[in-house]
Amino acid sequence: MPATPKPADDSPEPKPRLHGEMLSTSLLAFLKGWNAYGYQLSQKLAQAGLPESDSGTVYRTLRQLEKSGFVSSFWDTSENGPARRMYSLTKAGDLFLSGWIDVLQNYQSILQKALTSLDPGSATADVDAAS
Amino acid sequence: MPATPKPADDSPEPKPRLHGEMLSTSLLAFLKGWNAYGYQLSQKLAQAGLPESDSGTVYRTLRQLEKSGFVSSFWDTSENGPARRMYSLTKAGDLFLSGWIDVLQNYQSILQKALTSLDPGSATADVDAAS
DNA sequence: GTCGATAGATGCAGATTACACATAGCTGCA
DNA sequence: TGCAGCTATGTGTAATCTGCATCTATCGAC
Repeated sequence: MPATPKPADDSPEPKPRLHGEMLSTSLLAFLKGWNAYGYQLSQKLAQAGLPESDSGTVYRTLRQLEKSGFVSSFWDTSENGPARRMYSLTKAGDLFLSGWIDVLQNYQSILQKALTSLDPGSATADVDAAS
Repeated sequence: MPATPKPADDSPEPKPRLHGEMLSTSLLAFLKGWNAYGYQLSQKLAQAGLPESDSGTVYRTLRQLEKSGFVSSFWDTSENGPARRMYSLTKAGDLFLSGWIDVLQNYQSILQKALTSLDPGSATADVDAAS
C-alpha cells in the first residue's frame, strides 16, 4: 500500500513533474542571493512543496540557463567529495527573473478572476453538453 | 542579406510564447463559468497581457485537454460562419484548476521569498560582464 | 469571383523531457 | 582490500511538445 494517497485511477499518465519555465525560474530564484550547485538545488526543489523534478532535467536546465546567460558556473573543489559545479545568478538572470514575476502576477490575476467572477444567481455552467 | 548592419547578434531568439501548463490553465480558467471556442480563447489570450500564444498551439492544447478529460466539446453550428467547436470545463478540469492554484501559490511564494529575503541594495552576484 | 475575416487543423523540424543508466569521488565498515 | 552507499554530474533515447508555415472551409462585402 502506498503511503501517499495516490488516486486509484489506472491512467498511465506520467506523474506531473516540474519543468519548463517554472523549473527554470525556481532555479533562478534559489540562486538569488547566494550560489548553489545542481544537487543542492535539486534537493531544495524536492522540499519546496512543488511537483517533483527529475534531477537529469535539473542539470540540463542549469546548463541551458548558462547558455542563455542567466547563470554562470565554475567548478568548486574546495569541499570534500565529488567536485561541484557552482552556479551564480547573473545580471541578465536577475532581470529575467524580475520580468517573469510581472508575467506571473498577470497570469495569476487571470486565474483568480476566473475563480471569483461568478455571477450571483447564475447556475454553475451546465457542462452536460456531451449529448 | 540582412537589412540591419548589426551582425553581432546572430541569436535569433524566438519571441517568448505562452505554452505548456500556463497555457493549459489559462484556457481552463477562461472556460470557468461559460463555454467558449478556440478562436475566441485565442483572442482572449492575446488581450490578456500575457505573452502571445500561437493559435495552432491553442487548438492542439484544447484537444489535449479534452483527451485528458479536463474539457469537453461539441460542434456549434447555431451561428453564422464556420462551425465552432465549443468547449466546456468538466468537473475534472475544474478540480485540476483548483489544484493548480495551490501549486501556483506555492511557486509564487518561493519566488517572492527569493526576491525579498535580501537586503535591498545588496549587489547582485558579481558575475557581471560574463556574458 | 475575389478578398478578407472567421474557424479549425496539420506537417515538419527543432526543442524539451522522463526515464534509465553511466561515471566518478569519498566514507564507513568488515 | 573490497564493496556498498551516498554524493555529484552528467548522457542516450524515445516520446512529447512547440513555433512557424500552410491548408481547408464558411460567410459577407464588393
